Amino acid sequence: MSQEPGGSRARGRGRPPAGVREAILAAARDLIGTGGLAKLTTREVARRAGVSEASVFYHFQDKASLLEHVVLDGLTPLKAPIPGLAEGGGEVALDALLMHTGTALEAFFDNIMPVVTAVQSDADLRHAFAERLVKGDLGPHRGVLMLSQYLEAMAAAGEASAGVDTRAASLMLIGSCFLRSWERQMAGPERGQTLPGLASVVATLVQLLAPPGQEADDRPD
Amino acid sequence: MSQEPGGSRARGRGRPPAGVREAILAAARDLIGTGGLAKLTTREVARRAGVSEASVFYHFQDKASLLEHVVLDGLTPLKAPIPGLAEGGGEVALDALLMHTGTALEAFFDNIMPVVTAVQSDADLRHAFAERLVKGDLGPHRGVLMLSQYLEAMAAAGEASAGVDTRAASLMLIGSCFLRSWERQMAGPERGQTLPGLASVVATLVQLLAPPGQEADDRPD
DNA sequence: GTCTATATTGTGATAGAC
DNA sequence: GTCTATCACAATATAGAC
Repeated sequence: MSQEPGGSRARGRGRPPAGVREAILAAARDLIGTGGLAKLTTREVARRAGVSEASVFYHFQDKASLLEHVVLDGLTPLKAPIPGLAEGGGEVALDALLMHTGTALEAFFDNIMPVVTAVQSDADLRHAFAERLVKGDLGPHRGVLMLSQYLEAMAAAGEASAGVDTRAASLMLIGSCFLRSWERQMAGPERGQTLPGLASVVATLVQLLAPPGQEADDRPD
Repeated sequence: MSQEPGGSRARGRGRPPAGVREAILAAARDLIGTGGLAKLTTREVARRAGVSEASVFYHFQDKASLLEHVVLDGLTPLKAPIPGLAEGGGEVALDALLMHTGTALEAFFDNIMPVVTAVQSDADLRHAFAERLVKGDLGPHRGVLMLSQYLEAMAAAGEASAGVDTRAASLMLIGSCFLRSWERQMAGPERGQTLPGLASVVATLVQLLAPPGQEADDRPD
């Protein structure tokens, strides 16, 4: 295979060729975050990265390729938002689990939201993105599945009510976080949130999921 | 006042000057829906509307103005998704209310999602859009407020549990619908949904909101 | 690998006839 | 009000020196 431009072999002297490629990617991601795809020109990317425009086209085949890398790089994180969530052990309390998950979800959404929304403004890009989403088995349904499996485990362990649709409950949490994150991205950081807080959502979900008779303050008999 | 371009006075013969302006708007909205902002060029808009490019600039000051009109036109609907939701009467069953609301919400989101996402790819446009969102007091918090007020009324009437945070519950329903609609827009109509269905969300919310002892099949005593 | 030109195309926008 | 023709410019992308 041919040597990659930003390969591991360091040059002998002078400032290493270093992260030119990464600087370009960072500049592009930055531009998307602030101005959206409309402001993403190869000129501006080059200027922000401190390189010439030709360098951009040296490191990436074309603008579409650059975009693709930005998008796919910005998509990777969030495999297991909860430490130990993949395992079956139910060591953490229900409300703590939900709060932790919700916080991680919102941070994750805040991270990818600029890229995710930017992708929508180009049909080709959206197709590639959606393709990657299903092939890599990413996408929100993944989170729904993970969280619901964990909730199922807790229900089996008696730490959560067994009669609740855990997939629906997971969707409700994830959807709430997504919408809250979307509102932040939409309104900008200066304007305050107008939606109910994450804590109230979590509390309500706990109410729904709590095992009967464990948390009820007015239990019968 | 000067005569409007697409005024009511019909021309003598041939196809009426008719909705040239509206044809342009429709073409623009259509383009945004399919290809995103990236594919929205004044050329393509003119071609699809069956007019010349100059006509576009006759009816709209510039491209930004055209976009603004498209966006703001595409924002208006959904005042009260539920017939009689603004009133206080609790005539409809809880699950029917939620299902009706959820369906209306998803239809609404499906409608505006293309425009909403397109807006994100241009910073200026996003600012104008956000401004309009807060000034007109639109935005998701509006839906949260309406729905939660209705739920409060039902709780007061004894048709729903009183100990539930109705704003949080509303956010959960709206967030779920929003995310489901987003997934549809993302994946395209050809790919099936991978998220839990609306019905399961509604059923779970009913479980949460149902007044104690009314729907429980294993009630104590 | 990075640069300074430059080629080439597409875009928003205007002028002026009808 | 709508058209044809055209402008000025910005964007992507390439050539060739270093």
